[in-house]
Amino acid sequence: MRVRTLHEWHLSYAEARAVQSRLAGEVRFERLRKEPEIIAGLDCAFGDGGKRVFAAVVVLRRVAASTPKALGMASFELVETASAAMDVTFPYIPGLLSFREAPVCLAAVAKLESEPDVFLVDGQGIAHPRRLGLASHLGLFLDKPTIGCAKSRLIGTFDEPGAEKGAHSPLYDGDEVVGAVVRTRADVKPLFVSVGHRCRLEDAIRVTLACTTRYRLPEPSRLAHQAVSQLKR
DNA sequence: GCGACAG
DNA sequence: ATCTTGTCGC
Repeated sequence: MRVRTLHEWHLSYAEARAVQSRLAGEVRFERLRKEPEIIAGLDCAFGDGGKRVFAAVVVLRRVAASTPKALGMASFELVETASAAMDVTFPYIPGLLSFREAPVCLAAVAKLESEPDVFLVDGQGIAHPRRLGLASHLGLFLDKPTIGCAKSRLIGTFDEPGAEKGAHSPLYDGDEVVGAVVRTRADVKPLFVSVGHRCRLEDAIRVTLACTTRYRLPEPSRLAHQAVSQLKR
């Protein structure tokens, strides 16, 4: 898949923050054209004592449930998988995750032959101090719809959503709704979902839940996590 | 100065 | 994120 290059990655922390503020204005909030059929999950992992970064992208196709027990539940078939590895060149700094993980993620996505309708990213979308978390940043480079599905909170306040699967509550940064706290599995810690690029919060929440089966993470994300985990070994 | 802080 | 297997519980 084609990937754009909007700027250099080797920047000072101040320059990195300036780039985020500038690019945040490029994020587009638009209704998803059609229900996503080809969905990708992206995740990173570290190895060699934290000197190497790995990324894996798993592409799935949503298919109609067939078996009786699967009725009404999401079913997927594997389309393809791609991965990449690089030397770590940036430390982990809350708010600057993109400069540490985006390069490898883009390298992995560039190897895809398919063109996913949407990407589920392990990190925040606009639920970020400068409104440009990893999912949003990647969305701009990919020029594709992206959704941020983070396992924990970076910024924002919220009321605990109901304990049932599907329950969700808004994530606020002051008066602004920057995302949603979504219960993807009953009685389990919720996910922090936010718009990455080219979609709306309602789309992000719906797609995330539509891709979730019996686990906390949506299938594309869960499989990408498994794929990248075995890479570092 | 203190506390918070995606992966 | 990472160091790490089995184990308790639904």
